[in-house]
Amino acid sequence: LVATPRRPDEAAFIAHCRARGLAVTEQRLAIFAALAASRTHPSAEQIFLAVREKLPNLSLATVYKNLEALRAAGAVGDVNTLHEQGRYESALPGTGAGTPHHHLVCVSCKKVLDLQDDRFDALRVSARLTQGFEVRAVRVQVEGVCPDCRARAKAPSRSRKPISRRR
Amino acid sequence: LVATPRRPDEAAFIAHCRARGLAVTEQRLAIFAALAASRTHPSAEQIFLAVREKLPNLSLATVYKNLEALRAAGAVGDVNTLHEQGRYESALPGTGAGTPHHHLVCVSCKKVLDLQDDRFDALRVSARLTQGFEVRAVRVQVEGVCPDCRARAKAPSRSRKPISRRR
DNA sequence: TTATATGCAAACTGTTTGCACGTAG
DNA sequence: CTACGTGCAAACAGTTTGCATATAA
Repeated sequence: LVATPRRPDEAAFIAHCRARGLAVTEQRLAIFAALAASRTHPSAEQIFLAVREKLPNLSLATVYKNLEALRAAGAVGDVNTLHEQGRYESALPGTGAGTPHHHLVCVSCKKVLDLQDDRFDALRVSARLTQGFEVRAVRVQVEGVCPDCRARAKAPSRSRKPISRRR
Repeated sequence: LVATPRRPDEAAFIAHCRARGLAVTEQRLAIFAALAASRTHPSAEQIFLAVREKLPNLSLATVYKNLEALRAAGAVGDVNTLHEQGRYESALPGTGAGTPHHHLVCVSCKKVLDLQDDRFDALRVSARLTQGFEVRAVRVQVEGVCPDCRARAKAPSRSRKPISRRR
């Protein structure tokens, strides 16, 4: 045993980095370890605070850069497809909303359409799986690429923010 | 006919405002009308741009204030429970993620836990309902109140951001 | 007339970027 | 030795707030 990984998944992570040409740094290891150890899908700042206890001069920018690099390399997923801005809908009856319903989200242009599916409305979570939560709603979010974005799919545009770039 | 509402739902909206003690202003009417007319769950800025064509000196702050007031009054819903920050997870096998899974979201403290339910994994969208989308994933998001937040439920705290307020 | 809403500008949070320095490979 | 990563600070995007003015009730 040469490298003696502290966690069983650390070896797999290092291999993944090497395969993608990503350097294996102390910060990168610690950031991924914090993410893999957490069961609560932490935000960048929560990761930053956790890792900084071991690496006190870690920068928050490094956390962001690593999360993006690891996401592009497939080692990290983001839970929160629509986090860049709030999205609203009418909640008054007769205006298309008000009753619980489901959404079709375009992962490219971030547009959100309503989705009506009776089978989804009937979904219930069995009490054994709710981990003590008091359940308020079950929402199904179907992610995909909308017709508009499929049409202009000449330039694949894998970026997370296809809309309104400046500078 | 005295008030002659332009849309059938405008009367219901005015009644809803009156019942909640909200003044009926031109801006409020136009903001709600833009929201009710849109099928794409617009952001605050998209609503602002749409309404500004009719009310050219509308302020973006007014749009935000109205969306919050109408949300508190139950006339508007927000689609995007977790929009305030990105949330991440490991995508490597063996670290608890990697395969598609589902989430339990606390609407109070915004924590996100994994949820394993075979019935959810089996969900498919019938092609007739996808409106031309190329479907990539079906995610079930169960919203509720976590045990921690239920415990400290003395102060009901209906605010959208119970964490870290300053000033 | 009075409570509430509006518009502006400034402040704040979360995120991204440019650049000089440092370190893995 | 060289490409890539790090840390800092500054810039950005989205959102919120204080206050003076305007308007609904």
